[in-house]
Amino acid sequence: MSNPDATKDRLIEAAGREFAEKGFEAARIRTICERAGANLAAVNYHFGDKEQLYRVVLLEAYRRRSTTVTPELGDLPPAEKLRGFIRFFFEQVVVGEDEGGWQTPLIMRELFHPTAALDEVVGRWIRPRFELLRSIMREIRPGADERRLTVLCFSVVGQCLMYRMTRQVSGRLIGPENLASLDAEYLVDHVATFTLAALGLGPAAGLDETPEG
Amino acid sequence: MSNPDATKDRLIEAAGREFAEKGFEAARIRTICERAGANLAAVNYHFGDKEQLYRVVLLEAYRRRSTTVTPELGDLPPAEKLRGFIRFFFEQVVVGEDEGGWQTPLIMRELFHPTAALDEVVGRWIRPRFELLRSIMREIRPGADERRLTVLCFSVVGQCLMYRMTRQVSGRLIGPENLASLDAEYLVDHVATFTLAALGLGPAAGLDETPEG
DNA sequence: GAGTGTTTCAAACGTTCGTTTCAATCGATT
DNA sequence: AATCGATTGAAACGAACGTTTGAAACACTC
Repeated sequence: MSNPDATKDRLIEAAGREFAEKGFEAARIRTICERAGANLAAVNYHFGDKEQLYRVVLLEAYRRRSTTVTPELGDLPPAEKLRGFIRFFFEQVVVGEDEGGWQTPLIMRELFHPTAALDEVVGRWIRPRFELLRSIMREIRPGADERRLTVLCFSVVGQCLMYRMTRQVSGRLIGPENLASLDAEYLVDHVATFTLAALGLGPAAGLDETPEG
Repeated sequence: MSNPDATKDRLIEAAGREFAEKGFEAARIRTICERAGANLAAVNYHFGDKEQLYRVVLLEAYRRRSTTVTPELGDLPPAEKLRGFIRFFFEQVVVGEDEGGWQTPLIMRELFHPTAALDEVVGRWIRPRFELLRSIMREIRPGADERRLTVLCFSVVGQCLMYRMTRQVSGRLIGPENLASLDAEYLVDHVATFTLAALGLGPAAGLDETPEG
């Protein structure tokens, strides 16, 4: 039945690379089938048309990059929950490595130039995580209205996504070696410190005092 | 000679909108000529082909948006400089409605799906502004090393770019009407408050206390 | 107002794309 | 070995695209 080397799977793999590289419009079905070692008609036979193939590939990208929908945060104090979420978000979205290397680029492309498939992506993958963050934020700021909660969450997510979306620009801006020196541990700690300080739950950011000093 | 309503100018205007909306591949010359009120052959007559038209449009976008490289910050206190930069950044990059409204979206598109032109873009468009932010941040945190300064700046820029990069996702996430309610004034104030609080230069963010209360 | 270079126009060209077709082939079941 | 649904293959289809064409319309000079 589901041979791992089946044409369908090879098509998804090849399509993922092609869509991630060129986007939906510029991607060529002929290229995809060639790379998958399949016939030109294979896409239409297995998926119907180009758009449905894209939808399957996009959801597959999210499936592979999102094994856990929500992190285990238990009943930690709110500040630690927030720190845990930031670590989770970085691991899953920002620095997580994908098999084949096309899932994250594809997802990022979709977020910035959405297609019709975006609604399902938002509903299945983004909203649950955003609601988790919002609930943590509500715990920290019980008095804030919904609008304030939203922008507080956006400030957290924006800081994190920065390192995904502007990677090419950042490399040219500060030099590739300096960008590479910003490892996940350092970034998670910075974003968490920055955010907790902004919320009045920790010391000011950027003072670089060693805790042991 | 150079009638401001000349076909060539109207083509650049229409092409800017089309390229900004759909990108190079998905943009249609027929749509561009239609919007410009020009004949289908006009693009080839005035620019040669689609790619040369794109180059001209992209350079025109930079030319128009490069009038003000840096905001007037004078010798305000550092916290006010930072607030001024955030306002400037929002006006120029995030909500900046340039004539026709296509220059910034087109540039953003180029930034996240870079071509060979990215190096020049970084040098002329991004680096001067980033260095300004870094100098402000250095004034606030004289003791911080370069790496810390970088991520502090990234936290500011990330919060701002959030509202440009993920606009479509945000609309689906919180509803278009809620997204529309986040006007520039509100966002500038939020990001500035959040950032200054993170740096220990202001009250904690999200408390929503009226300053007069 | 004839002459000349520039710009616009409707129509079509050649290509490429996604998609379809239908016969050939495979694989399991009897 | 025969059967039959599932899959693959070579070829072609229709549509849409960027581009070209050649004549008409225009603007300007003398």
